[in-house]
Amino acid sequence: MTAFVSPKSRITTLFVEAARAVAPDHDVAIDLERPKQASHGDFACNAAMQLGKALRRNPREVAQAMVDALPASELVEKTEIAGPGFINVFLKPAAWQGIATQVLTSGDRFGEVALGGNARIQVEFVSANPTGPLHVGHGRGAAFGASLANVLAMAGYQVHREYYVNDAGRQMDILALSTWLRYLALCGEFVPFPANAYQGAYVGAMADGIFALHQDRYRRAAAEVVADVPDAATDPEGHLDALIANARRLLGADYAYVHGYALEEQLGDCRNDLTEFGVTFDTWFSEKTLHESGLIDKAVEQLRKHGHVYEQDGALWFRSTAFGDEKDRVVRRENGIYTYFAADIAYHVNKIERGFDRLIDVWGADHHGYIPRVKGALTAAGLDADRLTVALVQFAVLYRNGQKASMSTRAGEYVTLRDLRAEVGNDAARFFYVLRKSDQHLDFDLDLAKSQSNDNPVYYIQYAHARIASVLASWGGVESDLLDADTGRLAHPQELALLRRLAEFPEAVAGAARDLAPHGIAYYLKDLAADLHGLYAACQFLVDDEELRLARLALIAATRRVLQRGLALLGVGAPDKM
RNA sequence: GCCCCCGUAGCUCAGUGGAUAGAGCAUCCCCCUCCUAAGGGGAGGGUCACACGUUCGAUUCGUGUCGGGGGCGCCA
Repeated sequence: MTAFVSPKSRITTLFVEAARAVAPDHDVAIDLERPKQASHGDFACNAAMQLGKALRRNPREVAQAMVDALPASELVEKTEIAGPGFINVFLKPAAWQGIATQVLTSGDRFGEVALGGNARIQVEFVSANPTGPLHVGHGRGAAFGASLANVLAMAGYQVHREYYVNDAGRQMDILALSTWLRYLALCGEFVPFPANAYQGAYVGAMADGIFALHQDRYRRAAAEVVADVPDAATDPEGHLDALIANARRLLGADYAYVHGYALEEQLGDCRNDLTEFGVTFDTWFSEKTLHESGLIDKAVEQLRKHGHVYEQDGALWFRSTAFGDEKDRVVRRENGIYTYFAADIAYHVNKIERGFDRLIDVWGADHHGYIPRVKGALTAAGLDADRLTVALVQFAVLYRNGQKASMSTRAGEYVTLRDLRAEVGNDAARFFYVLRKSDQHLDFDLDLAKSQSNDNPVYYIQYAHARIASVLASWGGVESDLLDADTGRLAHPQELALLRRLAEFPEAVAGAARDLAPHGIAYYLKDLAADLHGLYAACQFLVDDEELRLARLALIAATRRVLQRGLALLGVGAPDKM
């Protein structure tokens, strides 16, 4: 099995040699583009115009020199010099015809590119607090991160998918408290439920669960729970913190049970939700372990050793302003508790110490202000902050009947990822989430995602796949019968267009990986499906001429492969029937 | 106030230092005796917000202006 070398990269090699011959002392990047107009050939090279400036010669002269220096190739039909100095290359049909069988023989490797050089790359995504069901905002991060990780793997990286579990913070304590208060009510101990505690029905469900397992083992007197607690109306946050403190004191060692129960339930729910969504992780990394193993102490000590930490107002500060941040940040509060940021520093130091060559953090766009301080902390710790790339994902807004679907996080009244999946299906959800550039706000049209019409790009692409499956089923043969097909018979313009498109798949993968932009795959697949539908309308596949029939079947079988592989990158199914 | 994203066809959005800027929807016209019409072909529709720079060349890069969206905690 030989690696696939696209016509584009083979032609590029020719131009690199030509440029070297014409201008040995100048380095010019040869970047062939596919012209918009068919009359400009298969590829256009603009190197002569760039070299023209460097050599102080007329670009068209340089272009002629390059054409003269171009090594002979059996792929090239002819070249011509056009416009201000473009070199247009016209390929023989044979250059494209071979693609069909190359796709079939390269099996499950077509699309692989060596961009990553087998480097170890970690993609951390979702990482939502396990304090309740995932909502549609998390869904976008999940779909984006999972697709990106798949793309990077195909582009030659060793990919490690990780979820950072915030199991150590105040939010988890609030969840544990919320659960316990609901549980106490079941025991007959009524404590007013704070408005800023977790309101969702899932909290009550967890209380039911604990009560069913342990009856009133964790019951404490309501009067003790609210003892010495500040007024909820005037000091809601203090009220909550005091309730948590009382819960810890009254429950003693049992507090860990309630806390752990809530954590396991919510994390389990989150994991199930994501698994059903086709999103899986290699590691679920616990924040708590950073505290317990002393990694935070160690990381802060590392910063202190380098002189980037100081004390003020009883708190410990990281001098992030020395690294481009707009203000210094607290790492340990007056009360001696590390901030979330301190854990984040330790976490990122740990990631690099685990030996990853590159780190990708997928964050909600609201966290963009954190980039300078996290990168600054890495630099301050003597590490290479350039290994870290933060991919920001903007918010998704749902639209139903042309109206914005409301999302109030406060009252626990938000649309969950599970609701969305149930409403539009996993395939449409995965696809729509990555259809926009990640750094762009996403308007998620629920009606469109649900519609089974040609307005809906998911169905358009899946339909292309189903059509091919249907034709191949009518034919009745097996794919291996097609490996010897004489693809030289593929000369129809629609056939050549589809062949060219197939050859572009590796480039689409490389581009999506380089730009951390899996939406490029979605757009590629739309184009590929359009080419297939165009061919379907123009040509009959199951023709009497056996040679032509096999050639065409080889072409669409190859197309089916690429559709499958592309859809798999996005976590979208490729049904045989629709 | 500071920071981030965006401004491309009526709408939703791709694209990108190159030649005549694309797709889907919407509008109008056409195509099923045939492997799935969930499809295909065609027409109209644009000062790529504006200005000034950089460049052989700018929708793309830079600066500014205007307009839209979002974010700013000893929360996580």
